[in-house]
Amino acid sequence: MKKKIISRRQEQAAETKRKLYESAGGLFEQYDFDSVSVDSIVEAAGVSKGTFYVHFESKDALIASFLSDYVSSVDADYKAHLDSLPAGTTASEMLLSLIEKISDVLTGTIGCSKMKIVYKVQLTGSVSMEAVKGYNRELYKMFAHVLGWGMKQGEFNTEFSLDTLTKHFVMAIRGLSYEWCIRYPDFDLKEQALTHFRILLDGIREAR
Amino acid sequence: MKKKIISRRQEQAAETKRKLYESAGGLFEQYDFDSVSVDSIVEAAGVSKGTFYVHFESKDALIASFLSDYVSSVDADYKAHLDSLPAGTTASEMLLSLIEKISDVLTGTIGCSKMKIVYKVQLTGSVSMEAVKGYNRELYKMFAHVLGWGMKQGEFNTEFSLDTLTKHFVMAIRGLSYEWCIRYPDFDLKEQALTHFRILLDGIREAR
Amino acid sequence: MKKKIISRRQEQAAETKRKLYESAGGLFEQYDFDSVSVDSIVEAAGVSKGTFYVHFESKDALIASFLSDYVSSVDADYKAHLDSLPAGTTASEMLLSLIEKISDVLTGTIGCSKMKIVYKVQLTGSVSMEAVKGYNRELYKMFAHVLGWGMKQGEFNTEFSLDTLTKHFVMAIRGLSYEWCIRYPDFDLKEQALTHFRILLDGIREAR
Amino acid sequence: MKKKIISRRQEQAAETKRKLYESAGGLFEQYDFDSVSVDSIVEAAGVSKGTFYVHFESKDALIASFLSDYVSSVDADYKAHLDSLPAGTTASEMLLSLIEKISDVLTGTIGCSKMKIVYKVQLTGSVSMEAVKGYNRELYKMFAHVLGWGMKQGEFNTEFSLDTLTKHFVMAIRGLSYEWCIRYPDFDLKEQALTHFRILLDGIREAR
DNA sequence: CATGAATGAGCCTTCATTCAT
DNA sequence: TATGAATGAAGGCTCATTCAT
Repeated sequence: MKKKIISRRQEQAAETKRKLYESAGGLFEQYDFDSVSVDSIVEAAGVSKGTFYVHFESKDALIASFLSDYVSSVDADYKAHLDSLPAGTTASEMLLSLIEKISDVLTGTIGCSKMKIVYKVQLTGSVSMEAVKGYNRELYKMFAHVLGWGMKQGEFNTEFSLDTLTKHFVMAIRGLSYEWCIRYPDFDLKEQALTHFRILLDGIREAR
Repeated sequence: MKKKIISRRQEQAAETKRKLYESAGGLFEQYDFDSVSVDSIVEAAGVSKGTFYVHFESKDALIASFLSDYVSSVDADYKAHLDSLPAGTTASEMLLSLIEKISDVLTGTIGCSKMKIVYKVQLTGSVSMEAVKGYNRELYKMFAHVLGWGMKQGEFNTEFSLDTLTKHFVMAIRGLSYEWCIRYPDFDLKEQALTHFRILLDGIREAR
Repeated sequence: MKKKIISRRQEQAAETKRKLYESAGGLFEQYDFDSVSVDSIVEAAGVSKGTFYVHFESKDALIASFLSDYVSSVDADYKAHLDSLPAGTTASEMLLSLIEKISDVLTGTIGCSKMKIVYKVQLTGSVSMEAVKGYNRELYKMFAHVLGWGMKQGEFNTEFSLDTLTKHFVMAIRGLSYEWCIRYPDFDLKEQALTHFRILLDGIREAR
Repeated sequence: MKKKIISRRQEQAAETKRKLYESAGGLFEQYDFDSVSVDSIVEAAGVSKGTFYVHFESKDALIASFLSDYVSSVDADYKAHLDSLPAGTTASEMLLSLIEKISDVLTGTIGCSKMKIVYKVQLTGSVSMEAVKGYNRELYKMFAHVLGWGMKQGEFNTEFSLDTLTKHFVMAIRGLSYEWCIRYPDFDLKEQALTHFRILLDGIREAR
């Protein structure tokens, strides 16, 4: 019986933490990190200010947790897309399809403002962003996998190593989405990204 | 005689403004805009708070002025370098040399932190940054000039228009330097940039 | 038990708010609104600056609340006095007694400086002062009641309407207390007010 | 020759002082004293900030000088009006005519906002306002003169002394114009003032 | 006389964080 | 766990005044 009470309390606590987390997420969609105050978060969550500090060590800790989760879910989405492509798809086609998918997710689901947050936090460095920029991020693995497969197939032929290529391709995506952020809404991410990657792929494709 | 007196006072005033300007610059190198308070600027400059508002309408006005000036001087530097290249240099060589120069300037003169400022302000949008991202920026003209010349010479052959290529090449630089910013100091900008542009150039070069 | 704890905390909070409120009142007695800073209020109250903003939305909000409360309490006081007069009192006597009471309250309870605040805020208009000058203020109703009764009794006989008389009598009080404010302490409000109203009443009394 | 130069400088100095004075006056018409900064005054006058302190000891000194001058000119205007009334005018008629004149001047020439300034400064007490409220102000003398003459003529008959009556009549004007200030523009000063003084005069007029 | 750069105390407000309950 | 009152440093900015020129 005592256990039950405790576990019910734990449930409630988790629920409270979830509410805070989601309220924060909602606000982060609209405003940048500095502009979202702890006050506004707790008000949106309908809890008191003290409660916030019961569940999160600090505002920055919440932000870090928030962003890491985000990246994971997004990468899972990308991976599912890649896995769904039919057999017989060439490496180039896979990459372009992935680019298209990424563009769609960035444009449609995540949105420009959220991405701005990510880029800004990376620049500020106030919060660890390994989940986003770390080379062990799932996104790198996906690119490495497809590029490596394309090289083995003889579809790609280049003087550069697989590791080098992977890093540069992900960097190119980053460059494109950064450009999209600062030019929004006067920048068609998908169109520009496809063009950009066609240039890159032209550079590594085996001469016909 | 009266003129001399006036000009000496004006000199002093200009000196004060310069001190504020440079102190701000120094702080902006280390911290982001929001974190640099007017208080810290005036302390670093060794003047009173009121003096700040004698010389600058607001903190934002200082920032805008600061960044615009910066871009202009940097572009002039790039242009001088380009003009100094010997006759007989191919378009590819010119571009790679320009990339090298840009990398050197970013790494040596500007520094990572200052670049972070630029990228962040662009994301925040609180201050007009047309001087940096506007397509009429001198940097775009330089790239367009060299690329156009390469195309006329038959050195480059591609399905894409000059305008398209120019925009994508500058975008690639932005992507690279952004990457450098967030990976600093674990990222050799020059090496990575040269590699990246070799890939890009391979994509547009006339088949041998 | 939980209720008790909560109520003790709430009591403490109310106490703090009261302290702020009263400290502000004390300062407003001596200096004008603009001159009383939030800093001085919190210092007088012995709390921190942040605490002020826990209890009041802004400085202006405090002022408005302060003045409205004041008028209500004062009018209730006047009304109680009027109701306490013995039956058989003539309308003229009632009015003079009310004047006397008002003079006593202004002189003894409210004080010159607080009244200065009221007059000044009305002039500045930064805060709504309908509670003070609105014709639906209780004070007007009291005068209208007594004057109307006097007219019905045949004690007063005048070419002017009840509404006109009421407004002018209240205006006369305002004029007197304004004079008192600016001449303080060289102005005996009660004496002057009684004299003034005797003149006014002579003007509307039925010729004997 | 030297004298001439000096006198020309003095002229220039007087001119500068006048410019400051008038610029301040223009601003005081629109905004209240606290809101008019020395900066705005010197800008309007087209001189430097330092120059202000050459001609005025402080901002408050300017205000005091400004208001005193104003009162004098206004009182001269009233006196001229009184002197222009035809022989055979009764004391009551003279007073009502003076009231009418005063109302016209306040409404048309001075304006509500300027009067607000006067009332506020008196309440604040930061600047000596003897010129306005002092019993030796010309306005008191005018009223005393007419009332005294009316009493001598037997037109007025009252238990109160001339001095008492004078003070109360001026006080009534003050009350009326204060009311006008705070109710502006929903208050017809002239109409209300005439009504008010008819009541007062009814109170002291000899029973017919 | 005139200048205007420099001053610095003061203004109102925000906000992440702490802690007694 | 949850509360919310209390904190106080920090924020950007204003402004009357001084003083060297």
